[in-house]
Amino acid sequence: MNQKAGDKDISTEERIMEAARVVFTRKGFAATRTRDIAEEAGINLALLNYYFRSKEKLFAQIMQEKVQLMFGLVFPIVTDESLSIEQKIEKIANGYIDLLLQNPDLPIFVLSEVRNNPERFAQSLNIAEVMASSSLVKQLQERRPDIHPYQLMTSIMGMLVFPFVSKPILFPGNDEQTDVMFAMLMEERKKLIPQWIDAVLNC
Amino acid sequence: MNQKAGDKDISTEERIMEAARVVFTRKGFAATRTRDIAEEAGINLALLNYYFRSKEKLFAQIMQEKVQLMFGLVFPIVTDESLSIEQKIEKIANGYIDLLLQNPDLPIFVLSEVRNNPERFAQSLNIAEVMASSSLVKQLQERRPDIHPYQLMTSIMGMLVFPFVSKPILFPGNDEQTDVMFAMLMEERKKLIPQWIDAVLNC
DNA sequence: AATTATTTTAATCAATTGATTAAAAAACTT
DNA sequence: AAGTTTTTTAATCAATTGATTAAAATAATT
Repeated sequence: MNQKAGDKDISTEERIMEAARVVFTRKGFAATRTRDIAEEAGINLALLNYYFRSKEKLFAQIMQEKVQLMFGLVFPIVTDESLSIEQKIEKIANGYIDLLLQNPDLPIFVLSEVRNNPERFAQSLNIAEVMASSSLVKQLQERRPDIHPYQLMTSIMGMLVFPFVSKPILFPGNDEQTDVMFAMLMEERKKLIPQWIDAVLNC
Repeated sequence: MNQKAGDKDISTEERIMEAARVVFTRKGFAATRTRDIAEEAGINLALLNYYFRSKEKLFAQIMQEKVQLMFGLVFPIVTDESLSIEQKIEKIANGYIDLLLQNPDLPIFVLSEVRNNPERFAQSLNIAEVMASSSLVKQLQERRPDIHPYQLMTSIMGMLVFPFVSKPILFPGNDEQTDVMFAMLMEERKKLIPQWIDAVLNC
């Protein structure tokens, strides 16, 4: 064993990672100072560079995790040939809302960091291609050839993501009550979005 | 007259403002250096502080403009008692998509800056209140009392905004062709969103 | 217990960055 | 034209920030 410092038996490296997750996702890369992370982790600043070499390298790891978290959910669902369109949408809505309730500032973080550094993620994320050959697109093509898959997908994703990215504006409170109210609306939304997309697909 | 420097007859102050608009909206407050703005404006760095006192003060002006741009459009429409729900939604969709086509990174900018500094905009933007007493909410209450106004509004706004915030990911190209394709999809979307919301309201 | 390797710390560096200052340049007033 | 005010510039400051270093503390190995 190799347990010297601090509380618990989590490694120093993992404490830094966890602190970096918190600070980076809350403030973004540019506004985050390595000293913020060190303080949040309760470690000496030099340790951060000892374990991760640089702010950029540490950020790259966190970013990879977050991108995976953000997009890892949809791919298996849209490519699952055993599910109907309706089933896919229901699974995406449920999975995404649960995910976002636990990681409210995940979308704003990922979207704004990608915008700030588009070339960095240009090749790694060609979602468009994966999407184009997915089972969902084939099913939609058969059922509603007049609807462009992009229009449907961005509508579903927009309906899912927007309440979370706009929460600081539309739900400015930080108290317990505000969060409970918000969570209830999101639970209702799990059912609402599949219903509404059904209405769209049958109109 | 007072025209000394540079090209055209726009004032130095306005050149700095315009440069600040460009750089702040593209990179966000934290990642923007005052030297970036000075260079973009083609002026000496000291001039920025001469005219605007500080980076924060300059940013506050730009931010106010952008918030106004982002939300100024919806209020007159949702409170207009002479319009039906359908007409309101059509106006919002048309107006917003045109606005966002001309200001693609407006939403990510506003949303991420508000998140980075929520307390700053807490009181100035209580959209929830204005919304609650709007004509749109009354009409919805009458027509579909089972639909919570928040659910409908976030869905519409999400469908409008998401293509733009996700453009760096879903439309990674920066070439002319990519932008034309994107613009065409957005033009189609102007009609699509009202149709789809109609389907929802009648389901 | 002595030695070696690993982890942690305090101190510091060099570069960046927002801001200021004093002087020069330009515009305006008389 | 002379004097005054406004605008612009070059140089510089002080604080911040990412990163390094050398030494200390701890853990592992023999």
